[in-house]
Amino acid sequence: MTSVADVVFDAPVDQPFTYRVPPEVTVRPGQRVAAPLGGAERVGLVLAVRDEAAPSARLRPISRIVDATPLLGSSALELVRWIAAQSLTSLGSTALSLLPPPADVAGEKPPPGVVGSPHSPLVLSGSGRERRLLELIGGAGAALVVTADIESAGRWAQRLEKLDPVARLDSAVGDAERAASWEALAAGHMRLGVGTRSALLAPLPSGALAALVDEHEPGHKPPGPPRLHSRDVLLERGAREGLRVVQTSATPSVEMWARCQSKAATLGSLARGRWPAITIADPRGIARREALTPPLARAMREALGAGRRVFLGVSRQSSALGCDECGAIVRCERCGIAFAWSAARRSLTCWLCGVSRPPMETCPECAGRRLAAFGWGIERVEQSVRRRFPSARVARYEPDARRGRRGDEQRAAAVAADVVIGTRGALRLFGPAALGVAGFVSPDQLLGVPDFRAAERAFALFWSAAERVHPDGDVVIQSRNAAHYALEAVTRQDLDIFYGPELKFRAELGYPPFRRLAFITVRPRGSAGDGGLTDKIAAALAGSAGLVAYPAMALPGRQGRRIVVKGGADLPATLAAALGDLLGVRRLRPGIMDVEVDPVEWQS
DNA sequence: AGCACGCCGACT
DNA sequence: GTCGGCGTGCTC
Repeated sequence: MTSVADVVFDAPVDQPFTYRVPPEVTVRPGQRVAAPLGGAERVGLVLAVRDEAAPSARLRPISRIVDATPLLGSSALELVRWIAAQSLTSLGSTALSLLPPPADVAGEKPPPGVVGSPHSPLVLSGSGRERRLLELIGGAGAALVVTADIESAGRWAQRLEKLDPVARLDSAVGDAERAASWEALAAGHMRLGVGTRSALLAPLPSGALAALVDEHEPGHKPPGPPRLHSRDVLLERGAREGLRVVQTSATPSVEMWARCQSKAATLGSLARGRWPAITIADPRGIARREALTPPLARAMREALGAGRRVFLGVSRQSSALGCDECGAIVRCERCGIAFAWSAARRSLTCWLCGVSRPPMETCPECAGRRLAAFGWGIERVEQSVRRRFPSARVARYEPDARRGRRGDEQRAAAVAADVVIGTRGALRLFGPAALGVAGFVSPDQLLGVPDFRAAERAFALFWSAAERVHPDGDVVIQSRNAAHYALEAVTRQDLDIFYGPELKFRAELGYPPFRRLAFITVRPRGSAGDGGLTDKIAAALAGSAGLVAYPAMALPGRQGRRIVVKGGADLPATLAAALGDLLGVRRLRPGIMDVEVDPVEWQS
């Protein structure tokens, strides 16, 4: 009898590779090992250990143990299988992306076992939601807090330190500390863990609390494996392991709100906090070179005079067509989302169904004759503000666009400024009630982004800004769409006003959470085209009953072509079945196929 | 994914 | 005659 181990690697291959286990070592499922693969030594994860009577002679031995003990128990391994299947990503890539980087430390104890009775997931919204979460953690046996970014993980680590020592599981700490954190949780030496999505599988005793902070943040589904939203991983894990799942969000995702409505989760609405005055100012009629309406300029002047700070929200470049008279945004009739406007080609294109058409002569809503592209870029806004407030310290801040040293300089300037002009990420600079004024210069651009989540994102942004404005301060939204439910909901501080109509829109046009989407992107591998791969995929999808595949459309630059697929709750399985062996990357030489299930950001 | 092998075009 | 393009298939 020879002991052999099945090992998976970070590679797009689903089959495990089998290695001989040297007699002097013991390995177990869920443990990482190093082994020779394709001429190099690579780190893989042991899935199974078996005894084989007559092992193949070409089996090579495992070269080294990486984790002293398994990091994943059998329930965690099952969960990883589920994540891989849901995201159509190989088991190895998924698993290895969910483990802390290997570090040279030894441990002693195995991870905990399985299952308890599932609580209904709790969504905390409203004022004081974070304090409430803190209380719940205080009363829990053990807790894991997953945040959308490292900064937020740091803040939560600080807060939790007041309760008990905290195991930090994200990349803000060194690899050795991360590994030690994982172990301390597994051994029960620590009861509190904090991290970003790399902490999703950190060992927890059953009955522990698993929290997701700011559930609506796109940071919970960044590009790359594990290609699944942290919310969905935690909900599934909670159900499997009997964890108490708690999420906080000022503005929960429409998906999560729908779960609460269907009683699959509980909405723990807390008190409404004090709310600033919200003004919707119609920007029509102000001069073309003027970014600020009189109400916004007045609010700014007062705030600056009182020594309070101002945030001006601008949007990154967008390209939609709007009516200068009634404010309507030109939308695809079939898909209900804004057409992308290309001035160069003078054409309107729908990113979902791919239909393309020349611009209409008159507004479909009011028959007005003034259809124009939106446009208040960040530079023009800055010039306009400097002209108007020459003595104010004005800074631009686009944290999403710039990383590194330039980003740090920009940030330092923004922290010291009286007026910060920036995109959504810049709001992170300000704590609750820290602002005198938040102004949105041209948010109709946001509402006009060609994405079915445009309204949800704009709503979350306005709400988040309002929470950061002092109750005696002002939020001014310069919009021609005063009647839009997202604006009304913020103005009246009433979430229902937003989610009701939004769910209706999603249901009518078949968007999540009622239907699921996937993107299949095909990038040409070499200089030539994709060798008909896109057509093959389209043909394979066309035959599947449960799927609707839209015609492939060209992406900008050299990014290839994309097919948007709509399906039901079982989309991952249906899609996998329809694609069949096209998923096995081997045969599709000429192009690189990339499948993204439940996309959150439709660019990139 | 990496990597090696392998078969066709322009060069010291 | 070789160097090197990237199309093809494999890695325990």
